[in-house]
Amino acid sequence: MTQKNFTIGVLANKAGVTVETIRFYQRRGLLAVPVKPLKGVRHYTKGDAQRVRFIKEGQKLGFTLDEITELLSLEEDHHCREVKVIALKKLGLIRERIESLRMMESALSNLVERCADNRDSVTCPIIQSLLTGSE
Amino acid sequence: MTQKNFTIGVLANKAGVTVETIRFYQRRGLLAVPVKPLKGVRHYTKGDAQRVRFIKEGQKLGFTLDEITELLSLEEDHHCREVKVIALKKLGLIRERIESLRMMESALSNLVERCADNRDSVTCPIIQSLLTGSE
DNA sequence: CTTGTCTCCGTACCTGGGTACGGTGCCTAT
DNA sequence: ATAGGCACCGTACCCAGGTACGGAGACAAG
Repeated sequence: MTQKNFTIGVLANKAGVTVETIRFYQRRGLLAVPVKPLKGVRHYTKGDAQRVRFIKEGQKLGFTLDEITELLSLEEDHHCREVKVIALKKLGLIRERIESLRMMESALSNLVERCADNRDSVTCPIIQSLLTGSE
Repeated sequence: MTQKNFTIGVLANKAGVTVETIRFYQRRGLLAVPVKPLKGVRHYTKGDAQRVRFIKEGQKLGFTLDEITELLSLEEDHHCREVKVIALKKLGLIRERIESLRMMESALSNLVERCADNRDSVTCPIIQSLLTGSE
């Protein structure tokens, strides 16, 4: 019952990506390349469209394409445990990134505030901080 | 008084980067290439070391190399106002990145929690979410 | 004087996630 | 039957911030 319904362009459109992106996913092994009839073009199914959506949703959650490949391999059957392991690892990374960005945010906003105070502007606090490495 | 004291290897060491990185900065125009004596090797000064530290500190604050180039050009004299403009723009970007990561964090940690509940593990909530695009 | 460790220099390669290009083949409508 | 618009395919290129490589010259120690 794998009815082959639409062309690559339509698939791309349905999934909100470009044809080039579809082809890129195929090269990456994220998406199967359907058999091409000797005369004519390849046809794609709803399953393919769902798979592309899966990829895009995964990206929204912060997964890389490599991780999504792994998740896709766990899609069938209920490998909930393995999926959770990947998700937790990613969650850790995301939290680290947030922490590191928050440090930047705090350091930089401090400096900017001191810039504002610095009406005489003899020396710029930001430049000073970069020169001396001190906050 | 521009005493030329050390070699590129020592400079790299002092700054905590590799020789290749120093050369990369030179190609990028972030760092001047000292004159090479006809016989012998180039020599670097404390000023160069400070400049590399400037670059590294800038990166810690989230600036790109292009932005650091700009900041370096404002280093002399007190262009505090211009520096502040760059810093504020960067601050905005950092805050956006934090916000986007926090959305990921919240979505993903929700899913992971639901994974934990899902003792029967008929269907994995994370996979379900990726398949349907719903939280 | 040789050996080993630098330096110098150009160039290629890496990661991630695509985007762009250019030639050809196929399908459809007029 | 011919023109336009897709599909197909390989390949190159983009961004950032480096890393790696390889041949040749310099220099210090033994």
